[in-house]
Amino acid sequence: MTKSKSIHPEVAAEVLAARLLEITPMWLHAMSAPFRTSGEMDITTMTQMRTLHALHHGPCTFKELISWRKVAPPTLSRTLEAMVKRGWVERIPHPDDKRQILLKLTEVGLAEFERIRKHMLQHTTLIVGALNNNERIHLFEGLSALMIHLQASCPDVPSEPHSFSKH
Amino acid sequence: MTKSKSIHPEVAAEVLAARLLEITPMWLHAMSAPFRTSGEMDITTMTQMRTLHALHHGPCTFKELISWRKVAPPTLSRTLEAMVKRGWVERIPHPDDKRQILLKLTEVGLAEFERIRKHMLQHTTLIVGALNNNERIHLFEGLSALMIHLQASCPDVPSEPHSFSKH
DNA sequence: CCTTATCATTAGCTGTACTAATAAAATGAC
DNA sequence: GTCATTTTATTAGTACAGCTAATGATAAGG
Repeated sequence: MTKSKSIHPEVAAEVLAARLLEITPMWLHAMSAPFRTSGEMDITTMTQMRTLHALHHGPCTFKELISWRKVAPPTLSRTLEAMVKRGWVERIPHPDDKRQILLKLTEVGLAEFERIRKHMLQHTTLIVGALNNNERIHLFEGLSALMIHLQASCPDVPSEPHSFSKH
Repeated sequence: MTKSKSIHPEVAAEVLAARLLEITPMWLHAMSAPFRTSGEMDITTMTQMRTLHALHHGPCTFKELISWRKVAPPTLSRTLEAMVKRGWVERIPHPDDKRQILLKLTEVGLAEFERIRKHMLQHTTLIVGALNNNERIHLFEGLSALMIHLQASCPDVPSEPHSFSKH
C-alpha cells in the first residue's frame, strides 16, 4: 500500500494518457462549476484569468502576450478591450516603438486577480481535501513532473518582469 | 528516490491545489494546441467531443444530457443543431413523451468520435511519454484517486445505455 | 375541461476563437 | 531622403459556447 511500485510495476504512457483524457473534462467541470453557479465567473473568462496572471508580475507587450497565449492578435485585442472597459488593464504607449503597446494591470485589476485566485484556490483545496495524504503525495509528485515537461513549451508567465528603457 | 514519503512526508491540500491551478492552463494548452494548428479541432469543440462521448455508448435524452453536461437547455440545443447539421447526431422522437427527444449518434458521428479520440490519445501519449516510469506511476495513482472523488459528482457518461419501451 | 407544469426551441445578449482587410509606424533599398 | 516593404495592432465579419427570457407544444392534475 505504501509502496506503489509493488502494485504498478509499470504504467504505459498510453494508459496514463487515457486516464488524463478521462479526467480532464471532469476536472474542468469541477473547477468551473461553482463559478458558473455563483455567476461570479464563467468558464469563458478562464482566458481573462490567464491574461491577468500573465500581467500580475508586471507590464508586458501585446506582442509577447499573443506569443505566450498562442492566440491570434485580434483575439487578444478583443479580450483586452473587455478588460480595459472593466478597468482591469491599461494600454500604455511603448516608449521605443509607437506601433507597439504595453499592457499593465490597474490596482483594480490586480485586486480582482488576487480575489479570484484566492477564491479558486479555496475551491480547489476543498476538492483535493477529499484525498488522503498518500494520494496527495502521488498527485503532487506526478503533476510536478508533468509540469516540468510542459513548462518547456509553455512557460508560466510570458517572460521576466520588464524593465524598459533601462539600457 | 523510490519512496516519495521520505521526501514529502506531507502535502497540504492547499499546496496541491496551487499546483493544480498552475498546471491546468498549461495542460489545456498542450492538449489543444496541435488540434488548433492542424485546424482539425478547436478548444471550442471540446464540448462537442464531450457530447459525442456521452452518446457513444447509446442514445440518451435531451434532458439527461443537459443534466450531465450541466448546461442550460438552449446551449445544448444549439450544439446539437451544429452536430445534426454535420450528420453526427440524430434527433429521434421519444416513444413515451412527444415533448422529449432522444439523441443518437450516427455511423458517421461514431466514426468521428473514435477518430478524434484516437488522435487525442496519440497526442497525449506523446506528451506523457516524456515522463519516466516512476513519474508516470505517481501521476497515474494520483489522478486515479482524484477521479474517484470527482466521479461522485460528475459521472463519466449520463447513465447506462437506455432501453426504452422495454418495460 | 382547463389550468398548470414540463420540455425543447427561438431570440437576443456576452465572450472567445479564427481569417481577411486596414491604418500606422518602423525598416530597408536605393 | 524618399519610397516600397515589413511589422504591429485594430476593425470587420464568421463560427461556436455559454446565459436568460419568451414561445409553442405536450403532459399531468384539479
